[in-house]
Amino acid sequence: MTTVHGSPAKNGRHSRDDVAKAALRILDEYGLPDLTMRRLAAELDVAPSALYWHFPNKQTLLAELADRIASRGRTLATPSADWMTVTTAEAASLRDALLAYRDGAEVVSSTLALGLGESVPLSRLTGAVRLGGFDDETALRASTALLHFILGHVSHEQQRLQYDSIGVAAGNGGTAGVAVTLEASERTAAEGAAEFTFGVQLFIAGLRALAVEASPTR
Amino acid sequence: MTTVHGSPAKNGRHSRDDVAKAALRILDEYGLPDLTMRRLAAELDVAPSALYWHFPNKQTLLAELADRIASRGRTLATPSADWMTVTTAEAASLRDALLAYRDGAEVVSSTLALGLGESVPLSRLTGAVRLGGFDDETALRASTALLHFILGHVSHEQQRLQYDSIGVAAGNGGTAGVAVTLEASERTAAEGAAEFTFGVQLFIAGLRALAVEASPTR
DNA sequence: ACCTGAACACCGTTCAAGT
DNA sequence: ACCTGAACACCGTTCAAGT
Repeated sequence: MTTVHGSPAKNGRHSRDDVAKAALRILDEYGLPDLTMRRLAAELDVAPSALYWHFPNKQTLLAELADRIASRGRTLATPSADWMTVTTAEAASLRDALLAYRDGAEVVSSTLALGLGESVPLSRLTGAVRLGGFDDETALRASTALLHFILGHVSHEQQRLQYDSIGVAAGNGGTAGVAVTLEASERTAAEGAAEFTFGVQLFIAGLRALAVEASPTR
Repeated sequence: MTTVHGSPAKNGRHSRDDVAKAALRILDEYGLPDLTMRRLAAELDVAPSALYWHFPNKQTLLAELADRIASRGRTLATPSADWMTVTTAEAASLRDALLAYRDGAEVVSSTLALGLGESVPLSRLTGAVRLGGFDDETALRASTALLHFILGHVSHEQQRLQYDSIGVAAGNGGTAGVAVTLEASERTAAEGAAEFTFGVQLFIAGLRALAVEASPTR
Protein backbone atom coordinates (compact mmCIF):
# COMPACT_ATOMS: atom_id res chain seq x y z
CA MET A 1 0.00 0.00 0.00
CA THR A 2 1.28 3.43 -0.93
CA THR A 3 -0.10 6.89 -0.40
CA VAL A 4 -1.36 9.02 -3.27
CA HIS A 5 1.97 10.75 -3.28
CA GLY A 6 3.91 7.55 -3.79
CA SER A 7 5.65 7.42 -0.43
CA PRO A 8 5.43 4.08 1.40
CA ALA A 9 2.94 3.77 4.24
CA LYS A 10 4.92 3.21 7.38
CA ASN A 11 2.14 2.33 9.86
CA GLY A 12 2.94 5.24 12.13
CA ARG A 13 6.74 5.05 12.23
CA HIS A 14 8.43 8.02 10.57
CA SER A 15 11.84 9.57 10.13
CA ARG A 16 12.73 13.25 10.28
CA ASP A 17 12.99 13.15 6.50
CA ASP A 18 9.44 11.79 6.17
CA VAL A 19 8.16 14.67 8.24
CA ALA A 20 9.98 17.27 6.16
CA LYS A 21 8.75 15.71 2.92
CA ALA A 22 5.16 15.62 4.09
CA ALA A 23 5.47 19.25 5.16
CA LEU A 24 6.75 20.22 1.72
CA ARG A 25 3.78 18.41 0.16
CA ILE A 26 1.29 20.34 2.28
CA LEU A 27 3.13 23.58 1.63
CA ASP A 28 3.09 23.10 -2.11
CA GLU A 29 -0.53 21.94 -2.32
CA TYR A 30 -2.23 24.16 0.25
CA GLY A 31 0.17 27.00 1.03
CA LEU A 32 1.97 28.26 4.12
CA PRO A 33 -1.12 29.31 6.14
CA ASP A 34 -2.41 25.72 5.95
CA LEU A 35 0.89 24.22 7.03
CA THR A 36 0.08 23.68 10.71
CA MET A 37 1.63 21.14 13.03
CA ARG A 38 -1.79 19.56 13.52
CA ARG A 39 -2.47 19.30 9.81
CA LEU A 40 0.98 17.84 9.25
CA ALA A 41 0.41 15.28 11.99
CA ALA A 42 -2.88 14.28 10.38
CA GLU A 43 -1.16 13.82 7.01
CA LEU A 44 1.26 11.43 8.69
CA ASP A 45 -1.48 9.65 10.70
CA VAL A 46 0.16 10.61 13.93
CA ALA A 47 -0.66 12.66 17.01
CA PRO A 48 0.53 16.29 16.88
CA SER A 49 2.86 15.70 19.81
CA ALA A 50 4.73 13.05 17.80
CA LEU A 51 6.20 15.77 15.58
CA TYR A 52 8.13 17.19 18.52
CA TRP A 53 10.27 14.12 18.65
CA HIS A 54 11.59 15.01 15.16
CA PHE A 55 11.70 18.81 15.44
CA PRO A 56 11.91 20.86 18.63
CA ASN A 57 9.43 23.39 17.28
CA LYS A 58 7.73 24.70 14.15
CA GLN A 59 10.39 27.32 13.51
CA THR A 60 13.07 24.64 13.19
CA LEU A 61 10.87 22.68 10.81
CA LEU A 62 10.38 25.76 8.64
CA ALA A 63 14.13 26.38 8.62
CA GLU A 64 14.64 22.85 7.36
CA LEU A 65 12.08 23.42 4.60
CA ALA A 66 13.72 26.72 3.67
CA ASP A 67 17.02 24.95 3.35
CA ARG A 68 15.58 22.26 1.10
CA ILE A 69 13.75 24.79 -1.06
CA ALA A 70 16.73 27.09 -1.50
CA SER A 71 19.12 24.22 -2.24
CA ARG A 72 16.93 22.53 -4.81
CA GLY A 73 18.42 21.76 -8.25
CA ARG A 74 21.08 24.39 -7.89
CA THR A 75 24.01 22.95 -9.79
CA LEU A 76 24.87 25.22 -12.65
CA ALA A 77 28.52 24.49 -13.29
CA THR A 78 29.15 27.43 -15.61
CA PRO A 79 32.86 26.69 -15.56
CA SER A 80 34.78 29.83 -16.35
CA ALA A 81 32.30 32.59 -17.14
CA ASP A 82 32.72 36.17 -15.95
CA TRP A 83 31.21 37.31 -12.65
CA MET A 84 28.27 39.07 -14.27
CA THR A 85 27.17 35.94 -16.10
CA VAL A 86 27.59 33.79 -13.01
CA THR A 87 25.76 36.26 -10.79
CA THR A 88 22.90 36.53 -13.25
CA ALA A 89 22.70 32.73 -13.44
CA GLU A 90 22.82 32.35 -9.66
CA ALA A 91 20.04 34.87 -9.23
CA ALA A 92 17.88 33.16 -11.85
CA SER A 93 18.56 29.77 -10.33
CA LEU A 94 17.55 30.98 -6.88
CA ARG A 95 14.36 32.46 -8.31
CA ASP A 96 13.54 29.16 -9.99
CA ALA A 97 14.13 27.26 -6.76
CA LEU A 98 11.83 29.62 -4.84
CA LEU A 99 9.15 29.44 -7.50
CA ALA A 100 9.25 25.61 -7.45
CA TYR A 101 7.26 25.51 -4.19
CA ARG A 102 4.14 27.43 -3.36
CA ASP A 103 5.05 30.24 -0.93
CA GLY A 104 8.70 29.25 -1.29
CA ALA A 105 9.99 32.82 -1.09
CA GLU A 106 7.91 33.50 2.02
CA VAL A 107 9.31 30.44 3.75
CA VAL A 108 12.91 31.28 2.96
CA SER A 109 12.51 34.96 3.71
CA SER A 110 10.75 34.40 7.03
CA THR A 111 13.37 31.97 8.30
CA LEU A 112 16.10 34.30 7.10
CA ALA A 113 14.33 37.02 9.08
CA LEU A 114 14.48 34.78 12.15
CA GLY A 115 18.22 34.42 11.83
CA LEU A 116 18.44 30.79 10.72
CA GLY A 117 19.68 29.30 7.47
CA GLU A 118 20.47 32.40 5.48
CA SER A 119 23.81 30.83 4.65
CA VAL A 120 22.99 28.81 1.55
CA PRO A 121 21.47 31.34 -0.84
CA LEU A 122 23.62 34.20 0.43
CA SER A 123 26.93 32.40 0.18
CA ARG A 124 26.25 31.36 -3.41
CA LEU A 125 25.46 34.92 -4.41
CA THR A 126 28.44 36.27 -2.52
CA GLY A 127 30.68 33.75 -4.21
CA ALA A 128 29.43 34.81 -7.61
CA VAL A 129 29.94 38.52 -6.94
CA ARG A 130 33.39 37.91 -5.49
CA LEU A 131 34.49 36.55 -8.87
CA GLY A 132 34.44 40.17 -9.99
CA GLY A 133 37.45 40.89 -7.79
CA PHE A 134 35.56 43.03 -5.28
CA ASP A 135 36.73 43.10 -1.71
CA ASP A 136 34.87 40.86 0.73
CA GLU A 137 32.88 43.62 2.38
CA THR A 138 31.63 44.95 -0.94
CA ALA A 139 30.79 41.47 -2.19
CA LEU A 140 28.87 40.67 0.99
CA ARG A 141 26.95 43.93 1.04
CA ALA A 142 26.08 43.72 -2.63
CA SER A 143 24.92 40.12 -2.46
CA THR A 144 22.92 40.81 0.67
CA ALA A 145 21.17 43.63 -1.13
CA LEU A 146 20.59 41.40 -4.14
CA LEU A 147 19.21 38.63 -1.91
CA HIS A 148 16.76 41.04 -0.29
CA PHE A 149 15.59 42.14 -3.70
CA ILE A 150 15.17 38.55 -4.91
CA LEU A 151 13.21 37.42 -1.86
CA GLY A 152 10.97 40.46 -1.91
CA HIS A 153 10.40 40.23 -5.61
CA VAL A 154 9.57 36.52 -5.69
CA SER A 155 7.32 36.81 -2.64
CA HIS A 156 5.38 39.48 -4.42
CA GLU A 157 5.36 37.41 -7.59
CA GLN A 158 3.97 34.35 -5.80
CA GLN A 159 1.32 36.44 -4.11
CA ARG A 160 0.15 37.68 -7.50
CA LEU A 161 0.13 34.13 -8.87
CA GLN A 162 -2.10 33.09 -5.99
CA TYR A 163 -4.33 36.07 -6.58
CA ASP A 164 -4.72 35.00 -10.19
CA SER A 165 -5.63 31.44 -9.19
CA ILE A 166 -8.20 32.72 -6.72
CA GLY A 167 -9.64 34.38 -9.80
CA VAL A 168 -10.07 30.89 -11.27
CA ALA A 169 -11.98 29.66 -8.23
CA ALA A 170 -14.08 32.81 -7.98
CA GLY A 171 -14.67 33.10 -11.75
CA ASN A 172 -18.14 32.76 -13.25
CA GLY A 173 -17.37 29.09 -13.76
CA GLY A 174 -17.30 28.86 -17.57
CA THR A 175 -14.32 28.02 -19.76
CA ALA A 176 -14.20 31.67 -20.78
CA GLY A 177 -13.43 32.69 -17.21
CA VAL A 178 -10.66 30.11 -17.01
CA ALA A 179 -9.19 31.27 -20.32
CA VAL A 180 -9.17 34.88 -19.20
CA THR A 181 -7.49 33.92 -15.95
CA LEU A 182 -4.87 31.81 -17.66
CA GLU A 183 -4.09 34.81 -19.82
CA ALA A 184 -3.80 36.92 -16.70
CA SER A 185 -1.41 34.52 -14.99
CA GLU A 186 0.71 34.23 -18.12
CA ARG A 187 0.94 37.99 -18.20
CA THR A 188 1.80 37.97 -14.52
CA ALA A 189 4.58 35.41 -15.07
CA ALA A 190 6.05 37.20 -18.07
CA GLU A 191 5.99 40.55 -16.33
CA GLY A 192 7.47 38.97 -13.22
CA ALA A 193 10.39 37.55 -15.17
CA ALA A 194 11.03 40.85 -16.97
CA GLU A 195 10.96 42.82 -13.72
CA PHE A 196 13.28 40.30 -12.15
CA THR A 197 15.82 40.48 -14.95
CA PHE A 198 15.69 44.24 -14.85
CA GLY A 199 16.35 44.28 -11.12
CA VAL A 200 19.30 41.94 -11.35
CA GLN A 201 20.82 43.93 -14.21
CA LEU A 202 20.38 47.09 -12.18
CA PHE A 203 22.49 45.57 -9.41
CA ILE A 204 25.18 44.38 -11.76
CA ALA A 205 25.35 47.69 -13.58
CA GLY A 206 25.61 49.48 -10.25
CA LEU A 207 28.36 47.23 -9.03
CA ARG A 208 30.32 47.68 -12.22
CA ALA A 209 29.88 51.43 -12.06
CA LEU A 210 31.17 51.55 -8.50
CA ALA A 211 34.16 49.46 -9.55
CA VAL A 212 34.97 51.81 -12.40
CA GLU A 213 34.75 54.80 -10.08
CA ALA A 214 37.19 53.13 -7.71
CA SER A 215 39.71 52.26 -10.42
CA PRO A 216 38.94 54.19 -13.63
CA THR A 217 41.85 52.71 -15.58
CA ARG A 218 40.33 49.24 -15.75
CA MET B 1 -8.41 60.05 34.53
CA THR B 2 -5.97 59.21 31.81
CA THR B 3 -4.17 56.01 30.86
CA VAL B 4 -0.42 55.63 31.28
CA HIS B 5 -0.08 56.53 27.63
CA GLY B 6 -1.85 59.85 27.99
CA SER B 7 -4.93 59.03 25.96
CA PRO B 8 -8.25 59.88 27.65
CA ALA B 9 -10.20 57.01 29.22
CA LYS B 10 -13.41 56.65 27.27
CA ASN B 11 -15.35 54.19 29.46
CA GLY B 12 -15.64 51.65 26.69
CA ARG B 13 -16.60 53.88 23.76
CA HIS B 14 -13.92 54.03 21.09
CA SER B 15 -13.33 55.30 17.58
CA ARG B 16 -11.52 53.54 14.77
CA ASP B 17 -8.62 55.89 15.40
CA ASP B 18 -8.44 54.86 19.07
CA VAL B 19 -8.18 51.23 18.02
CA ALA B 20 -5.40 51.92 15.53
CA LYS B 21 -3.47 53.98 18.07
CA ALA B 22 -3.73 51.30 20.74
CA ALA B 23 -2.57 48.72 18.20
CA LEU B 24 0.47 50.83 17.37
CA ARG B 25 1.26 51.09 21.07
CA ILE B 26 1.16 47.32 21.53
CA LEU B 27 3.20 46.83 18.36
CA ASP B 28 5.89 49.22 19.46
CA GLU B 29 6.10 47.95 23.03
CA TYR B 30 5.66 44.19 22.60
CA GLY B 31 6.18 43.44 18.89
CA LEU B 32 4.08 41.98 16.10
CA PRO B 33 3.69 38.44 17.55
CA ASP B 34 2.04 39.93 20.65
CA LEU B 35 -0.33 42.11 18.66
CA THR B 36 -3.41 39.87 18.83
CA MET B 37 -7.00 40.94 18.56
CA ARG B 38 -7.63 39.66 22.07
CA ARG B 39 -4.68 41.54 23.54
CA LEU B 40 -5.77 44.68 21.72
CA ALA B 41 -9.30 44.31 23.04
CA ALA B 42 -7.93 43.93 26.58
CA GLU B 43 -5.84 47.10 26.16
CA LEU B 44 -9.04 48.94 25.23
CA ASP B 45 -11.10 47.32 28.02
CA VAL B 46 -13.47 45.85 25.51
CA ALA B 47 -14.60 42.40 24.35
CA PRO B 48 -12.63 41.01 21.37
CA SER B 49 -15.76 41.02 19.23
CA ALA B 50 -16.05 44.79 19.67
CA LEU B 51 -13.01 45.30 17.42
CA TYR B 52 -14.93 43.90 14.47
CA TRP B 53 -17.21 46.87 14.48
CA HIS B 54 -14.18 49.08 13.64
CA PHE B 55 -12.25 46.73 11.35
CA PRO B 56 -13.65 43.82 9.33
CA ASN B 57 -10.63 41.66 10.17
CA LYS B 58 -7.07 41.69 11.45
CA GLN B 59 -5.58 42.03 7.97
CA THR B 60 -7.38 45.33 7.43
CA LEU B 61 -6.19 46.59 10.79
CA LEU B 62 -2.59 45.72 9.88
CA ALA B 63 -2.96 47.49 6.55
CA GLU B 64 -4.07 50.60 8.41
CA LEU B 65 -1.04 50.35 10.71
CA ALA B 66 1.26 49.86 7.72
CA ASP B 67 -0.15 53.00 6.16
CA ARG B 68 0.38 55.02 9.32
CA ILE B 69 3.91 53.71 9.80
CA ALA B 70 5.00 54.31 6.20
CA SER B 71 3.46 57.79 6.07
CA ARG B 72 4.98 59.00 9.32
CA GLY B 73 6.95 62.26 9.29
CA ARG B 74 7.67 62.04 5.61
CA THR B 75 7.76 65.64 4.49
CA LEU B 76 11.16 66.41 3.11
CA ALA B 77 10.51 69.29 0.75
CA THR B 78 13.91 69.22 -0.92
CA PRO B 79 12.76 71.75 -3.46
CA SER B 80 14.78 71.41 -6.62
CA ALA B 81 17.45 68.80 -6.06
CA ASP B 82 18.49 66.26 -8.67
CA TRP B 83 16.84 62.85 -8.80
CA MET B 84 19.71 61.05 -7.10
CA THR B 85 19.61 63.31 -4.07
CA VAL B 86 15.83 63.08 -3.85
CA THR B 87 15.84 59.29 -4.25
CA THR B 88 18.52 58.91 -1.60
CA ALA B 89 16.55 61.15 0.73
CA GLU B 90 13.29 59.30 0.08
CA ALA B 91 14.93 55.96 0.77
CA ALA B 92 16.47 57.23 4.00
CA SER B 93 13.19 58.78 5.05
CA LEU B 94 11.34 55.51 4.45
CA ARG B 95 13.96 53.62 6.45
CA ASP B 96 13.57 56.08 9.33
CA ALA B 97 9.80 55.69 9.26
CA LEU B 98 10.07 51.89 9.36
CA LEU B 99 12.62 51.98 12.18
CA ALA B 100 10.39 54.27 14.23
CA TYR B 101 8.11 51.36 15.20
CA ARG B 102 9.17 47.96 16.41
CA ASP B 103 8.65 45.42 13.60
CA GLY B 104 7.64 48.31 11.32
CA ALA B 105 9.27 46.82 8.23
CA GLU B 106 7.61 43.45 8.85
CA VAL B 107 4.20 45.09 9.12
CA VAL B 108 4.60 47.10 5.93
CA SER B 109 6.17 44.28 4.00
CA SER B 110 3.55 41.71 5.02
CA THR B 111 0.62 43.92 4.07
CA LEU B 112 2.38 44.79 0.83
CA ALA B 113 2.69 41.04 0.27
CA LEU B 114 -1.04 40.73 0.78
CA GLY B 115 -1.76 43.24 -1.93
CA LEU B 116 -2.96 46.14 0.21
CA GLY B 117 -1.51 49.58 0.74
CA GLU B 118 1.71 49.34 -1.21
CA SER B 119 0.82 52.64 -2.83
CA VAL B 120 2.29 55.14 -0.37
CA PRO B 121 5.96 54.13 -0.12
CA LEU B 122 6.15 52.91 -3.71
CA SER B 123 4.67 56.03 -5.27
CA ARG B 124 7.06 58.28 -3.38
CA LEU B 125 10.06 56.31 -4.58
CA THR B 126 8.72 56.12 -8.11
CA GLY B 127 8.18 59.86 -8.11
CA ALA B 128 11.75 60.44 -7.01
CA VAL B 129 13.22 58.16 -9.67
CA ARG B 130 11.04 59.68 -12.36
CA LEU B 131 12.74 63.02 -11.76
CA GLY B 132 15.72 61.47 -13.56
CA GLY B 133 13.79 61.54 -16.81
CA PHE B 134 13.35 57.76 -17.03
CA ASP B 135 10.32 56.35 -18.76
CA ASP B 136 7.47 55.24 -16.50
CA GLU B 137 8.14 51.52 -16.84
CA THR B 138 11.79 51.91 -15.90
CA ALA B 139 10.96 54.20 -13.00
CA LEU B 140 8.36 51.77 -11.69
CA ARG B 141 10.56 48.71 -12.00
CA ALA B 142 13.56 50.42 -10.45
CA SER B 143 11.58 51.81 -7.52
CA THR B 144 9.87 48.46 -6.96
CA ALA B 145 13.27 46.81 -6.79
CA LEU B 146 14.50 49.52 -4.44
CA LEU B 147 11.43 49.11 -2.23
CA HIS B 148 11.99 45.36 -1.98
CA PHE B 149 15.57 45.98 -0.95
CA ILE B 150 14.56 48.55 1.66
CA LEU B 151 11.88 46.37 3.24
CA GLY B 152 14.10 43.31 3.30
CA HIS B 153 17.02 45.24 4.66
CA VAL B 154 15.14 47.01 7.44
CA SER B 155 13.32 43.81 8.43
CA HIS B 156 16.67 42.14 8.83
CA GLU B 157 18.01 45.16 10.67
CA GLN B 158 15.10 45.17 13.15
CA GLN B 159 15.49 41.46 13.72
CA ARG B 160 19.14 42.00 14.64
CA LEU B 161 18.20 44.85 16.96
CA GLN B 162 15.75 42.57 18.74
CA TYR B 163 18.38 39.87 18.92
CA ASP B 164 20.72 42.34 20.59
CA SER B 165 18.09 43.36 23.14
CA ILE B 166 17.37 39.72 23.96
CA GLY B 167 21.08 39.66 24.71
CA VAL B 168 20.43 42.33 27.35
CA ALA B 169 17.70 40.27 29.02
CA ALA B 170 19.69 37.02 28.78
CA GLY B 171 23.00 38.65 29.77
CA ASN B 172 24.77 37.66 32.99
CA GLY B 173 22.96 40.54 34.66
CA GLY B 174 25.84 42.85 35.53
CA THR B 175 26.48 46.31 34.12
CA ALA B 176 29.36 44.83 32.13
CA GLY B 177 26.91 42.64 30.20
CA VAL B 178 24.70 45.63 29.46
CA ALA B 179 27.67 47.68 28.30
CA VAL B 180 28.82 44.94 25.96
CA THR B 181 25.32 44.61 24.55
CA LEU B 182 24.92 48.32 24.06
CA GLU B 183 28.17 48.25 22.15
CA ALA B 184 26.83 45.38 20.07
CA SER B 185 23.63 47.21 19.23
CA GLU B 186 25.52 50.37 18.35
CA ARG B 187 27.70 48.34 16.04
CA THR B 188 24.56 46.75 14.59
CA ALA B 189 22.98 50.14 13.98
CA ALA B 190 26.08 51.63 12.41
CA GLU B 191 26.65 48.63 10.18
CA GLY B 192 22.95 48.63 9.25
CA ALA B 193 23.12 52.25 8.16
CA ALA B 194 26.30 51.68 6.14
CA GLU B 195 24.86 48.62 4.40
CA PHE B 196 21.70 50.55 3.66
CA THR B 197 23.53 53.49 2.13
CA PHE B 198 25.64 51.13 0.07
CA GLY B 199 22.54 49.35 -1.27
CA VAL B 200 20.80 52.57 -2.22
CA GLN B 201 23.92 53.90 -3.95
CA LEU B 202 24.20 50.60 -5.83
CA PHE B 203 20.71 51.14 -7.22
CA ILE B 204 21.36 54.70 -8.19
CA ALA B 205 24.67 53.87 -9.84
CA GLY B 206 22.98 51.06 -11.76
CA LEU B 207 20.18 53.28 -12.92
CA ARG B 208 22.59 55.96 -14.05
CA ALA B 209 24.69 53.37 -15.88
CA LEU B 210 21.64 52.04 -17.71
CA ALA B 211 20.70 55.58 -18.69
CA VAL B 212 24.16 56.27 -20.06
CA GLU B 213 24.05 53.08 -22.10
CA ALA B 214 20.72 54.12 -23.57
CA SER B 215 21.91 57.64 -24.54
CA PRO B 216 25.72 57.82 -24.37
CA THR B 217 25.87 61.47 -25.44
CA ARG B 218 24.31 62.82 -22.24
C1' DA C 1 -23.19 53.88 17.03
C1' DC C 2 -20.82 50.83 19.71
C1' DC C 3 -20.52 46.93 22.67
C1' DT C 4 -21.41 42.12 25.35
C1' DG C 5 -21.70 37.05 25.78
C1' DA C 6 -21.32 32.94 24.12
C1' DA C 7 -19.89 30.05 20.98
C1' DC C 8 -17.16 27.77 16.87
C1' DA C 9 -13.29 26.00 14.98
C1' DC C 10 -9.03 26.19 15.45
C1' DC C 11 -3.63 26.93 17.04
C1' DG C 12 1.64 25.45 19.12
C1' DT C 13 3.63 23.06 22.82
C1' DT C 14 4.49 20.05 27.07
C1' DC C 15 4.81 15.88 29.44
C1' DA C 16 3.99 11.59 31.53
C1' DA C 17 3.32 7.26 29.88
C1' DG C 18 3.34 3.48 26.56
C1' DT C 19 5.83 -0.07 23.09
C1' DA D 1 13.43 5.07 18.87
C1' DC D 2 9.09 6.73 18.18
C1' DC D 3 4.42 7.52 19.50
C1' DT D 4 -0.28 8.35 22.38
C1' DG D 5 -3.46 10.94 25.40
C1' DA D 6 -4.58 14.55 27.76
C1' DA D 7 -4.00 18.86 28.93
C1' DC D 8 -2.57 24.12 28.91
C1' DA D 9 -2.86 28.43 27.24
C1' DC D 10 -3.97 30.49 23.69
C1' DC D 11 -5.86 32.22 18.59
C1' DG D 12 -9.42 34.94 14.81
C1' DT D 13 -14.12 35.39 13.80
C1' DT D 14 -19.39 35.26 13.94
C1' DC D 15 -23.74 36.56 15.54
C1' DA D 16 -27.68 37.43 18.19
C1' DA D 17 -28.72 40.57 21.55
C1' DG D 18 -28.24 44.70 24.37
C1' DT D 19 -27.99 50.17 25.11
